[in-house]
Amino acid sequence: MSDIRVLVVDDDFMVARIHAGYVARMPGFEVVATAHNGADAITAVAGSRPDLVLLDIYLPDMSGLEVLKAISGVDVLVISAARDVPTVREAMRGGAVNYLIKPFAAAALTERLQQYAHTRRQLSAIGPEAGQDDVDRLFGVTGTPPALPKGLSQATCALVATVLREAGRDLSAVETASLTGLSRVSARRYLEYLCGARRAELRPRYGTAGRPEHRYRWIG
Amino acid sequence: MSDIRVLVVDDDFMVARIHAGYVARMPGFEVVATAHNGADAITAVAGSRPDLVLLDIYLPDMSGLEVLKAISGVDVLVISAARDVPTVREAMRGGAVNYLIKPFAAAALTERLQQYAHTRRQLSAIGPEAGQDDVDRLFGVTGTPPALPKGLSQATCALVATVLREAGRDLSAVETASLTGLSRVSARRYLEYLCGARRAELRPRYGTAGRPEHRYRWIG
DNA sequence: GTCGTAGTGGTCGTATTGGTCGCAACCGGC
DNA sequence: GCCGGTTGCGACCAATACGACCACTACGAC
Repeated sequence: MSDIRVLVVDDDFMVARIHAGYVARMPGFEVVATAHNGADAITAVAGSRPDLVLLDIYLPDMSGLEVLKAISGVDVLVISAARDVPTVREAMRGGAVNYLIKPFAAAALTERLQQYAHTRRQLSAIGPEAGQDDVDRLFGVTGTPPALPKGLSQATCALVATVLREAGRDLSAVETASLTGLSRVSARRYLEYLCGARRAELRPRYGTAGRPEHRYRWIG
Repeated sequence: MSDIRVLVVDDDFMVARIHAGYVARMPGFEVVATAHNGADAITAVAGSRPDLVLLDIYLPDMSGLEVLKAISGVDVLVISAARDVPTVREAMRGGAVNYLIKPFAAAALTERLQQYAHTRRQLSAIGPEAGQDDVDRLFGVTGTPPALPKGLSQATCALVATVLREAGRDLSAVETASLTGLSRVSARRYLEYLCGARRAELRPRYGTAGRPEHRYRWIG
């Protein structure tokens, strides 16, 4: 896959240079332009066709929020010292993929860029038609009990949950497999899901030579 | 707090009515208008000043995505049979708070509306200035665990960190091993990682016969 | 000052499990 | 009746902790 093309926008020449340096050092990313005001940013978006824009809010000629509304077809990561709630909210509404408050650690930017790259890979892996579960993943469903991922069935899930609850103790993947009649792989998948849904917890057991054993316990 | 004002947009009169019915039955929500094409939707946004728009993509006069770009100052929840990836992506970029694929269960809409109400309460509870952690919550940071080096597991890392924090004093590698139940080698690896991540500090202790002892202290 | 000793830091090989990929069987829709 | 999608499984690959060994550093005895 080709590199992710990035446009860096910051009124401070030095800051823009630093941000560009961070991005350039990230494998898989490439800085295609920098801009120091809103008008140049909009021109650069049209000219360089970046995939992602690192956008400052405080610009000499216009607000970064206006730039955000003016451009389309690109993703935007806001990087700004502006931390008032209305600005953050407007950035969200404008479709910013993330928002980083200055000053920030280099690792924070790195992390968000990696997250962006990951989301991008997810997008390209979906296929022609998205399902509701794909969409939910993209929009980051939080708090809501995640719908069963593809490949998991309601009945089997209930079976695994029942066995784990009735056991009254923690079970390993192989034990669960034996008790339910499923294969180890399937049992593990469902146990993993129950963990993600906060209906079970995972605690590794050490002491044996070899890789630690994952033991699952029901926590309804 | 006053109700959340909702504008329902769908070209199909009956569908709009059904959606409006769902919303009206939700406590804390209020339908202030309905629209059946893009132009009416834009007018209604200006006239009724809703907080949230339930927006269809397929409209007779223009695409819902165009409507999304044309309106501002309101949140948008896309409800559409359109499930191709570019459309979903463009909706994300346009700042849609969520995306529901038709047909959907009534519970799915209810869930998303509740999630929206929850996010809204979070927003108003933040105060005048947002911190990075507030922003992360809003953007649904799933907390990408800062990629541990190969050979280290998330669960074990959490275990070691917890033991070290709860100890309230500095611990040696052997003490940590005994308290966590893992071997000295593994304990030391995780302690070393925590030091590198600035979550613990290392101070050698002398006075004992034998090689000086490395003592680790939690510095969250 | 030198050497012995003690006790831990660090590395390497190994064991045993976790996790992934592709396939087969089944099911519902056109 | 065919076909795309879903669900579970077998087999492989990789991960992760342990045991054993060597190395290193301070203290104490002479």
